[in-house]
Amino acid sequence: MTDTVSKARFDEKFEPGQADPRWQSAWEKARTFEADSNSDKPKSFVLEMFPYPSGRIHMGHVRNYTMGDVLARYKKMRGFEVLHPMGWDAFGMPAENAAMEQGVHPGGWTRQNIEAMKAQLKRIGFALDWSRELATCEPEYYGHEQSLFIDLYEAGLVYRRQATVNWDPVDMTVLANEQVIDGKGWRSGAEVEKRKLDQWFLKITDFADDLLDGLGPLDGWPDKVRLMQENWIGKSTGLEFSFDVSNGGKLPVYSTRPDTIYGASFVAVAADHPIAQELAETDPKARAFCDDCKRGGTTAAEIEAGEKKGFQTQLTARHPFTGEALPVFIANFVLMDYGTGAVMGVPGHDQRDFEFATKYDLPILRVVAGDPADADKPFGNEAEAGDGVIVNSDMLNGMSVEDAKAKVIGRAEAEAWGNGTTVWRLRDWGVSRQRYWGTPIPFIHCDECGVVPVPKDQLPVVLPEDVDFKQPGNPLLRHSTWKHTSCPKCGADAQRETDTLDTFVDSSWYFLRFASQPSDRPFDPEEVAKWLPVEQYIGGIEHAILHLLYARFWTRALKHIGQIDFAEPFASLFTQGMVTHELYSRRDDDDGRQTYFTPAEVNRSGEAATLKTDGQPVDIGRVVKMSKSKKNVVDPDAILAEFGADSARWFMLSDSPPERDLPWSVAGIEGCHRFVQRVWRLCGAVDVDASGENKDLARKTHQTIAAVAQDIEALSFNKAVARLYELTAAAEKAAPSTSRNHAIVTLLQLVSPMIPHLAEEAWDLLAPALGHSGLIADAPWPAVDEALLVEDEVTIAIQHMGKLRDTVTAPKGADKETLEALALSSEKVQRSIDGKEIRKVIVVPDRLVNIVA
RNA sequence: GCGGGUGUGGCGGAAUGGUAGACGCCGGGGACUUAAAAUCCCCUGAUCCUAUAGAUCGUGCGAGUUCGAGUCUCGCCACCCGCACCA
Repeated sequence: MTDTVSKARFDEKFEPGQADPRWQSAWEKARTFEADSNSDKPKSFVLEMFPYPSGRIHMGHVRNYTMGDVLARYKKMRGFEVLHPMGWDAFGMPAENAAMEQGVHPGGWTRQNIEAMKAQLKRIGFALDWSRELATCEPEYYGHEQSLFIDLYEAGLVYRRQATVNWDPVDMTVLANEQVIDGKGWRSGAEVEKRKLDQWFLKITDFADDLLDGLGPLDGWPDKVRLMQENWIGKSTGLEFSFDVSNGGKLPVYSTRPDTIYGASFVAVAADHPIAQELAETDPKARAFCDDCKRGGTTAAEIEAGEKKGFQTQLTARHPFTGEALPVFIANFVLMDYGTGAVMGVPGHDQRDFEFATKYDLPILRVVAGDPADADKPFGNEAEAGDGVIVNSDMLNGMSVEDAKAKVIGRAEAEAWGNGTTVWRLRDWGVSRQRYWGTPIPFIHCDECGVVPVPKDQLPVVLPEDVDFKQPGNPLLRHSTWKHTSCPKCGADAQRETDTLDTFVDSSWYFLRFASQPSDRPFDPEEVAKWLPVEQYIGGIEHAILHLLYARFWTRALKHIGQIDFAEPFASLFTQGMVTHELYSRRDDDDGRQTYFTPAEVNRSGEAATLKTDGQPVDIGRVVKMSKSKKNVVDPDAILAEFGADSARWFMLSDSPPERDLPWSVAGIEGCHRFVQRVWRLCGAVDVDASGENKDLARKTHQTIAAVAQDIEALSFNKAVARLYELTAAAEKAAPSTSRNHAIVTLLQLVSPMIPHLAEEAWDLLAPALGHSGLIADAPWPAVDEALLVEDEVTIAIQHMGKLRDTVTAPKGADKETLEALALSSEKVQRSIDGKEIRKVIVVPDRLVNIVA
């Protein structure tokens, strides 16, 4: 190093407190990360799921955005024009909760949070294009959403119908599922009722087939997510037919297992099925049962996990084949929303039916067996839902499940008492929310004209600012003037819709708005065509179904009405794991309750942990997802202040594979900080006077360039990190040479997407000595010398009966005979063979020799 | 309950069916120092052992396929995520 000033700087510690803001403002000033729509480079749209502005960035965000950031910076180095934007999923319940609890306005609270979180994100040095920032709670965003909603309405994809909500009779308000705890309202503690309201729906079921078919080609998505969506859409083919009921009526049922029709021993209908409702009017007991079913939450999990209960009516249904009279029940586990709201109960081959039949002592018949000889085999403790051969079923005996299904459907159709039909588990998307802090649904209710869309030139329908949350219920509903308006059609007095849209609507098109933000329309189709689809989308696995399915639907719906020309918004998807931390707690002696402590309140050393305030031990619990309620959270700001952005970023990428959980630890971040300083010191070892080459180090350097590129493209950051540690160690150990200088500056380029502040600082200091200029963020990815990737020698494992006995080195590409001879000449191997007859020798070139003896 | 996933040293993890434990953390030993911090070097799966050598066991549990299984197949167990008004 000829420049002694720079050399001296590397002898001092790297100071993130000074370097981080310096380079952050350098990037901002140079507009380094602003995407240029007019660029002729190939484009790359890297997107992480935008955050809800809860107030503070948490470690999960840091992890999510660091991954996207590394990819975005890497893509830029590889010559792509990168779009990497950020916005705010800014509508939602927490703002209303804050309003109720702290008396602040949801808007003020949200906007303040956005400012605070934006500042936090900037301190981490993310390569974001802030010029495209958006917040869904601003009329400049949701006004366009209203316009799109009206477009979908006019295309016939929006409709209204009655649907059930959780109603809190004390707070007089609709509750979200998470606000219902053990069937009671979270604030009032009152028993929650199911109540029907007129609500808005989107016809996602129109696209069920297309959403399903679209999954196949989405090979950039994890198989598990595609499978989850497939199961969620839940296409099934089965038989719909009607039972003749003893009261002279018909009862349509749907079954996915018509092959088991001979095993039917009862029929069950949902509590809100017309038959049940009719009965409830005359029979007080039936009514009591139906009312009982209305209590408790509306979630599928509660209904299906709960006890199977039924009420036996006096009705019977005639079996279409045997003519037997089957009892008709009202049952709490039958869903009105699926199929016809009525099922034939086959206890032997459906677990829910099995539990129900056991409870009500109904016959459990075997109609499927593993083997025809097992036709009379008794059942164990559960139903047998698997494959097998049909038994005890007259004309179906001996058939496979598949064939029997076809035969029953064929016969039903031929005899005209039933039809083979396709049924979907997917239901239409209910988007009505009886809340203030959301996008107002842009419709007007007129006594004369009915439901009328707000004319587009009157959009946006803006939320009123003057609302209070002192009373329960929807502030829009009781606002003195807001909802009163006139009908756009006839001019008569009319009322605004007071429901707002589900926030999943906001997140179903924000990626389009990032491409361009015209004020007169939701997006510019040309810009959207240029940037979309998103090359890489990154977010939590918890969004595997709802958000991702809704966004896929919305994109299809916009294509359907001709506004865009593609159906899939996200070419590749990556679902990252959570950030976890161990729990610190004490059990309270008096009431046995657990009191939790934050990691900041605890001194952690070795196996023990003590509370800072009293020095007494606390219990160390399991490692679980960071959550406010368990207090096992670490504040990113505190970490940035102590270690700087680069150490935090490096930690997020190290060790744990990105799709798995990442356990936070102080020791871990300290280790990362040491590495950052190590790279800094190593940069001081650049010596422009050095001469001579080091082939091993040069090979290692080029192998690392290739491997790290591969790892980043696969988002295997932990593997890239391991490679970079190896190159660092190799460069440290090597004597000065031109190869070493090259190794160090290459290392700097390779780590620059991960620890960009240090990389810029060192790059800048090395500039006079090495002759480069500009920002490292603008520098290209180093070139690989392919010739240097190949090793001359390889280590061959020698096994006897599959067990390792020795290793030898051999020239790469040695032939089988050479390797076999080499293996047999090994003393250790001979000792192991011990004179036994060699029956076979397996040789895997450049790998191993296995002697079977 | 249904659907999806995960399981490898003290810890996080690596490993196209081919040398299990790369890399990092923790821990132990040493160097440097008046001392400490920082830094550097060495060791670090378990058991046995005649101990620089060698042997056996070992990837949640139980079977199986294979010359060879962390990896493939079947059956279990534990934990995590989602279940339509949390985002």
